[in-house]
Amino acid sequence: MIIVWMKEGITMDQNKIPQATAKRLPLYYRFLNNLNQQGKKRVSSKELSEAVKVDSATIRRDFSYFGALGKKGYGYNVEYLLGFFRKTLDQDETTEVALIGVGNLGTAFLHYNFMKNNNIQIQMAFDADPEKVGTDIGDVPIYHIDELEEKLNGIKVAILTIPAHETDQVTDRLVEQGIDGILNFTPARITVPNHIRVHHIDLAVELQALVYFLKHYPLQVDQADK
Amino acid sequence: MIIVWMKEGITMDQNKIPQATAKRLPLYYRFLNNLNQQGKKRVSSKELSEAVKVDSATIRRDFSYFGALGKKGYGYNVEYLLGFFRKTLDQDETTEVALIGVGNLGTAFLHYNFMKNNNIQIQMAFDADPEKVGTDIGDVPIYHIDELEEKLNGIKVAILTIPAHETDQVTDRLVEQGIDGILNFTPARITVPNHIRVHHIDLAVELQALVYFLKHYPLQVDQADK
DNA sequence: ATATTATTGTGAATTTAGTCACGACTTCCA
DNA sequence: TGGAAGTCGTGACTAAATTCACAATAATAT
Repeated sequence: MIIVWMKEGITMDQNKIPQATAKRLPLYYRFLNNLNQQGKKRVSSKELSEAVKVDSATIRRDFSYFGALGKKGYGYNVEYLLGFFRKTLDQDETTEVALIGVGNLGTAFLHYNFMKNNNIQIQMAFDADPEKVGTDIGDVPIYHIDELEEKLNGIKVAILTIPAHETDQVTDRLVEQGIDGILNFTPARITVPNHIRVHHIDLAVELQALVYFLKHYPLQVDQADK
Repeated sequence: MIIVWMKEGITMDQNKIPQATAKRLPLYYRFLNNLNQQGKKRVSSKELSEAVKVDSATIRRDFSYFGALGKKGYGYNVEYLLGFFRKTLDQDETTEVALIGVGNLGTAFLHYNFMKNNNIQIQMAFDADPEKVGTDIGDVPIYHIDELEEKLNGIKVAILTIPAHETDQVTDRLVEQGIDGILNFTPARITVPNHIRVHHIDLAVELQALVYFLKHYPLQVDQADK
């Protein structure tokens, strides 16, 4: 029996990049794209800070993990930075994704055209509703959930937008098919083998947390608010 | 001119509770509810850990900010803990919320019955589509967006599920009406006065981040996976 | 009764993230 | 050409969050 231990990132090239930084990269990328499309040639960490609402020192620090990308006294060249991030974020190879559960939330995803600015493509969707099966939404074909094994065809990433009570059963089938990552919008916390990455986005929790913060963590009030 | 400076939480009762802990409270609350409904009388931090996928030491630390809620060698009494969190999370007073933008994502929220387990209620929704205006979804009335000022009636929390290009305009109107908190599902980063709390949930960024992590941060593979 | 096992609560250590503040270098203007 | 203004990159610091690890205690079994 072979025991392999890889603590996160220890073996990888990009391993010095903090997770908090990695999570902000897609955001930077999107805004750089906007700037580029607006024809902007240069941008400072201060400007970018105002746009993405991240402290400018944090932005400079984040960028610095990738080397010296800017010029002192000048800022960053938008096109260069964009090109750099395109490579870093692997924007050149497309990642194929399957969506499970074509309810309202799932449909929202299907209408969201990820390919516009990036390399992620929802390739197929699954649902149990015979009304939906066989149709396309946003050019994505909808198959019956029973065909999951047959159609999935090596897709490594899934978005789960199904009712909570179906979560475990569907998850097990995805695991069986060799899934690598799951974006879980279900209120259930799923159990998967260690090598599979799951990100939970829990809409009810987000809303409750916002309300809790509003009541218990007053924000600063300063001059700018009069 | 009066200048008031309140750094987050410094003035409040609950102020020792770390933000990371506060964000987990709604999650704990939901699972305790589940356990209680299943008739479970006691639970250990280890069991809870497996259910919510949070390290058991973190759970014990989180609970400890509220005092000694458990018993050594025994664990926590589910009913007691639940009652305690009900008070802490203000589950007794209802928070009214408005939803702006009844597209697929907005509709998903309207069907989600927050009242089932907690104290948050979507009171009204707004949209520009005349087909939708005047109807109800999940018992929530939909008004025309032009009636925002007229109908909002002191609601302090809004969920933004509108297209990106309308974001700034709608945000300004909400600010004008005295909103306190916004849950923003728009890819735009909105600008508001300091005293207003905004939480961003950016679906495209979440998906891109997952893909980035999959490629660059391999997870541990251990015995349990064979 | 007593031993064994389970489990908390927390001090201390560690890890991760964020911010300050400034030297170095660039650009731009007069 | 020289000086002022702008901006990066980063060492040092601070803050926040997590994890370790164990004494204290409760429950349970014999």
